[in-house]
Amino acid sequence: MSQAYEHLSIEKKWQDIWDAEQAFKADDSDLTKPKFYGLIEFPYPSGAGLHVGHPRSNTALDIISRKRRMQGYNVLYPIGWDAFGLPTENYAIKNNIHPEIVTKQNIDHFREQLKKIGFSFDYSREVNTTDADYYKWTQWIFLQLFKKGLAYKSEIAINWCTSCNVGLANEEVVGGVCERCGGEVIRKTKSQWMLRITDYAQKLLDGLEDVDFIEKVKTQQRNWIGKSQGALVKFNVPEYNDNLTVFTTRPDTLFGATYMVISPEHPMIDALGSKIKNLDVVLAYREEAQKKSDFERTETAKDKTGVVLEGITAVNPLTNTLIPIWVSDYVLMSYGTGAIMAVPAHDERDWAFAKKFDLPIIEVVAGGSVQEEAFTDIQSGTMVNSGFLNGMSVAEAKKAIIEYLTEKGIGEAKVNYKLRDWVFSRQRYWGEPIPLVYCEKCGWVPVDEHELPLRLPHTDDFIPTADAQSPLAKLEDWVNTTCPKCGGKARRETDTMPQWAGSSWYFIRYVDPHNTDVIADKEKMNYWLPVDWYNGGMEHTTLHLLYSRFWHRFLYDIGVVPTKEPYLKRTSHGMILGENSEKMSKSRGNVINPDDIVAEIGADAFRMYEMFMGAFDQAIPWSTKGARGCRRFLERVWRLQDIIKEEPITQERESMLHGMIKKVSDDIELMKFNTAIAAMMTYVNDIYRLGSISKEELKTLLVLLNPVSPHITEEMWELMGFEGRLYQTAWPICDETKLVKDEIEIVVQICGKIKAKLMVPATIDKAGMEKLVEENDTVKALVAGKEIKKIVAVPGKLLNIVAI
RNA sequence: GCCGGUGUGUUGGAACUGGCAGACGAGACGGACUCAAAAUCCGUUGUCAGCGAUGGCGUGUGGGUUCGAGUCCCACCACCGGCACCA
Repeated sequence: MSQAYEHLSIEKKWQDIWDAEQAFKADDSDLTKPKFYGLIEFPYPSGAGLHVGHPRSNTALDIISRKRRMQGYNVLYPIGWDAFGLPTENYAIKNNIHPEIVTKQNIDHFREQLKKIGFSFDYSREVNTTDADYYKWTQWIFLQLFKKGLAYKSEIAINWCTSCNVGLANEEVVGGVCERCGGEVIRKTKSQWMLRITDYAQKLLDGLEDVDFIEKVKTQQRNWIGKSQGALVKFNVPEYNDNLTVFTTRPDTLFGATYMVISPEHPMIDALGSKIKNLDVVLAYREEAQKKSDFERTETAKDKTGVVLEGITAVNPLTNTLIPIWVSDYVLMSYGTGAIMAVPAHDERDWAFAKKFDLPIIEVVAGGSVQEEAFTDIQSGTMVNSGFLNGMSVAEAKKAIIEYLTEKGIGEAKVNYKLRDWVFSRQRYWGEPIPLVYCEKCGWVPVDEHELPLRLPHTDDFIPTADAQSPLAKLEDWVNTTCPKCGGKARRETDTMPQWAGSSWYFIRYVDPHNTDVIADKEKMNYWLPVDWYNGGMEHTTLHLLYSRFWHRFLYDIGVVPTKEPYLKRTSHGMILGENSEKMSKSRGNVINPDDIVAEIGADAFRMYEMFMGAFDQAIPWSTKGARGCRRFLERVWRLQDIIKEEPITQERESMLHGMIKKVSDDIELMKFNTAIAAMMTYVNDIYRLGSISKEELKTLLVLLNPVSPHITEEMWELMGFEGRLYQTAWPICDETKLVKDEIEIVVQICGKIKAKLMVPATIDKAGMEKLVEENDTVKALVAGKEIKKIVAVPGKLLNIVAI
């Protein structure tokens, strides 16, 4: 009898051995070997410790990485810490502990937890975004962006979280509230560092064509970038010494433009000043609109408001009629030109506005009934009331009108994106200092690159100032400096970078984490980049994933990295819900702590259950009972030691074994871990039914199971006296010829109903199948006395006889 | 409103290019072992009718295509995720 399966001692033993043997160190010594770079999103080391969600992604890529090593690849599977950020800072403020200390404690805790689960990370390449040796390069990248004009300071209305006291990027505002804390977000005008991600909109869109991302991710990024093709059209406003330019995707409807609308923040209002007869009303409306947060604006989306500019009109350039100009907050200053031409007949918003304020609706595309509702179909309509466009389709009219406008100099084709520039400043302490100084004479001047890293100065006062400035602003000694250009007096930028900075390029640093001269060695980058497989959460699709693609593409453009895209393949895991099918959270009291599970059933069973619980990309409720089922399975595997017997390997056994090899190998590649594990369970069930297993069969099973449950398999490998370490053993290859059987079972149906099952030779063809109707007694009995109308024969599968 | 996804036993979920629905796990029930319990092992477990062999029904709803539909097509319902006054 085998000893009991003691997971605690076994797991500790092998984790120590792997550490001592540096089993999972990526090899930089031979850069010609086939490589595999697997990546998971490096964790934010929060005080709460590891969550059961982390291991889902980690285990999945751990399985793939372990399998790749066994397949002979040089594997890089690294880990690091995304450690700057608000939660740590808030914790530090609350408990009066320096964030540096908190961060170190949390990282140590996380590392210990991860090691206990047995991930095959190359810990020698750990990176930490709060390390000066690391953020030196984060700052360096920022300076390159600055030098190329992609970083600029702007006085803009930003999203301001009233609870974190910090500015937010558009991507960080979710449903009108702060993505991180759920606090109310208002508009606030502040001078902020911005990154011109919009310059990269087209490149980011095009890049999606060349990568293997799950379709969901591509679609979400495309929607977020939001490309739309249209035209700019200039409208003459006699009272204004400038034209009023609009962006429209429907230049074909220009003849139907019966009024214009500008956003409340539009500069034309200030330029016209008292020429607007009801200026006081207009300014009051502007003030009212500015008070609203974005959230309130969208909430009142259906009920349109607005005021007309009295005494001001615009000229429709095609009809030469005078049309009124309105101000309304449904037109956003931040998109297009902040002004639109309103075509109520063919746009739902304009239609609603026209109905409310009783403005004329002129049909220019026939096909609907525009007095009842806006007709927006662009496929079927024909142009009417549109002069030279009459009779054309919408597509033809679009082309013709753009040509006409261009020729006359009153318009041009134009592409617009919904994507906005990235607000890059944070008024907080725990982030990378922005390496710029402000000099009265020279303006914004970058810190000399040799001065990097610009270290975050030590302070115990992390609270933002009363006027919502970073705590760094209080450190006068640090702030006051000299201008690197002219040597005169200068002040440092006191805002810090957002959390997304450090995580936008960490996968590059993993390639060469200890390099002190360059961001990473060229040859190493040529070898390891791009990341072959990146798994992470859907919630990062329009944040981290887009930002890091932007930075990477920029680094490619300036010749720093060798590839346009950072990630070849992107997959995504589903969330793990609480046992009550609700999102896990402290307040709901349904949080499962991985430590408890690992202690009770072991890391091997925990890993297995995380993969077995359901489809990898779907949200699944946790079930501790289900997890215990995986533990039971591992015990059954363990006890296979007791039924080892050397017997001749029958065809049935060979077929079982190779069927499992194929299923497990294929399913892991497709991330169908649940069915891969089920195949191993089925195999073990069959083995117990047969009553014995040979050493060779057990050997193969251990190899296949190793990526999922590495400790128990390595222990059994040693107990069985197999050669070397299991983690260094080659992955088995399915011998397809072993799957072929002499006889196979087919199904006999009468009118689609299953009536019998027959064993037939595996080589049977269609004619042979059809002959069964006359030659096989079972089939003959089924059709006796019936008239056969049709015979459908699928060789090796089924025979369906239509007979009455 | 738009885009994407999902809907299968008591339950988590399987089902390759249309071909045996419910693999594998959980739970439940029955049995063996035990003084007893736990653990383990064996068996049963979609539903209705029948002692039974067997037969009817069954993959959100309603239609359709097909010898054959969970899978394909049309219409609809419910839930989840993303975007949303983007001109």
